[in-house]
Amino acid sequence: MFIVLSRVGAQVMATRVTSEGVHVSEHAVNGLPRFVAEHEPEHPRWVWHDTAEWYPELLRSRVRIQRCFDLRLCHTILRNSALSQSSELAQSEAGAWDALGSGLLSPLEGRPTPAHSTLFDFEQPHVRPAVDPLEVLAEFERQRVALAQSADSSRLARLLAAESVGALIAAEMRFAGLPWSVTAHDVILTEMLGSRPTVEGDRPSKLQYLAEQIRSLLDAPQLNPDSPNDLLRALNVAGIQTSSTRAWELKQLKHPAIEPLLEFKKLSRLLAANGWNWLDAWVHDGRFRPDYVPGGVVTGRWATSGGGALQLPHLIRGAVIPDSGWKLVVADASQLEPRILAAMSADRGMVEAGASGDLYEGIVASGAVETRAQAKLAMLGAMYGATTGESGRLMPKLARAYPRAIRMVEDAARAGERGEVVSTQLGRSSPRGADIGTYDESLTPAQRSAARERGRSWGRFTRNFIVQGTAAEWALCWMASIRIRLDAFADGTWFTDSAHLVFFLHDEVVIHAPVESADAVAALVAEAAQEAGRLLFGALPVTFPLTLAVVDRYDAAK
DNA sequence: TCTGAAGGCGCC
DNA sequence: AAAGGGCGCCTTCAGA
Repeated sequence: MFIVLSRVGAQVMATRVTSEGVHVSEHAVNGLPRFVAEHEPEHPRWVWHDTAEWYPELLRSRVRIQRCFDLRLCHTILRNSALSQSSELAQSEAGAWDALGSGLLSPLEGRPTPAHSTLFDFEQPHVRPAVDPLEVLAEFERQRVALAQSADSSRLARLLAAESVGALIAAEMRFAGLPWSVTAHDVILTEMLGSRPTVEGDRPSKLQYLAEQIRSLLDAPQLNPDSPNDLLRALNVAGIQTSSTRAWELKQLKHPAIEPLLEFKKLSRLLAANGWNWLDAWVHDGRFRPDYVPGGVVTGRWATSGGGALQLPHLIRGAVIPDSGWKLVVADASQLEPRILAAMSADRGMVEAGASGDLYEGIVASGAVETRAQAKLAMLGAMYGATTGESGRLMPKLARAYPRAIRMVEDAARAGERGEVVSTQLGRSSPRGADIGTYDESLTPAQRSAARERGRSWGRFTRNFIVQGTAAEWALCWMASIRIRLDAFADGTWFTDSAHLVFFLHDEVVIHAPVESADAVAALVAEAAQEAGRLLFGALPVTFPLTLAVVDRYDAAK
């Protein structure tokens, strides 16, 4: 059973729809949280236009749901998927739901969505777009039909369910927040940079000292080391041959100024990206609440908006500290993408190589390459499309040992070069490439060469798309399975009062768990990883080992 | 004074 | 250590 929610102004409407699309009843809802709480025990699938617009209000009222159908996210998948290409939904002109998917417009009205606030604020009045009930029901019906008529509705249905539960998890993780110690963060910053300057814009003492040292060693008293132009000029004037100021290039050079310069760059980056200003803006009441954007990447990976949550430097992870009496359970899927490739291509040899626990050692044991480092390099090259260097040279060895796996990524690359669409295991398809490889006699040799390079570049994208996208699907299934298992564990208590997900990073999760439940949670996370494998790849005997740690600081894991 | 591109670098 | 894929966000800087 589905319950479709929509609203005009402040009035919420609820429509019951059967799985055959029959509208059973419709009525006005007064008091949304109470209504949802009353009907949740039936475990309907709640249908709404955008989880981020509906669910936070419910969570603030301590109402949680098990299942939803996020029309905005599912619309994007169904319109692009090769499996649902023939549907009316995919064939029709782009409309309001597409603008909504791109984040540009609110649905059905053509006005901009309210900007996300930069600070998490429970009191902030929420501006909501009106969502016409008929439009929401019509879109749900189009999606239902597109799914039913698709070339493989069971795979696609699984993807839509996973994408939707991901949206619930994103809202719940933001609500719960990542436990963050302002004190510990300040200690890290002060040790590395010196104490916080009292005047905004001044450099902390250690950074200031390094800047002076660099100016003196380069004999450039006015130099601003934060300015690439300025710095490049000063380096060249000092006789240092370099065409850029990138750290890895500077590392090749020999000059007394290089070492303090590299240190300056590291610390300057820390200050700018995760210094005291970041702490003021993003950590409140002992929690970091990033704004996750499910489906924010074309491959299906999540993005975040503000706070840079997916780029948390290892340097400051020591500030992630559980509440007193709680632990962090940190789990990271080992060698996820190579294992995904092995499974999706059903390459028995590569699956077998991963069975022992270290896929790269397994590749060495098979005799394909000589060292673990070579195995890793070769696999990265296969998934990213390396053509040069050691990685490129190792590829043929890999192709001989694992023909099915390598053929799969090569085929995806060739398809992309021809401008064709490729798809993940559950049916998320790549965007169509713009005029790939189309060049005629009128082009100059330089233009043809540029066109070929664009084609190859798009091929590297589609090559990686199938692996990265399927890994993202695995991660969604993993988290969904963790969430269900944690619920069983919570036994009816509010989810933040027992073990709950607080962070997600592509192939890694962090769970905030009471001390006494931490070990059981770790076990459940490992079971969920195997279930995710079954959800994607059925009976194929592929394993997804985890690196698991129960810790008192995030940086103590690994 | 604002805006967008470029250079650079953090994460997977 | 990068290369080869995907991102977000900082500062600087040129142009409107």
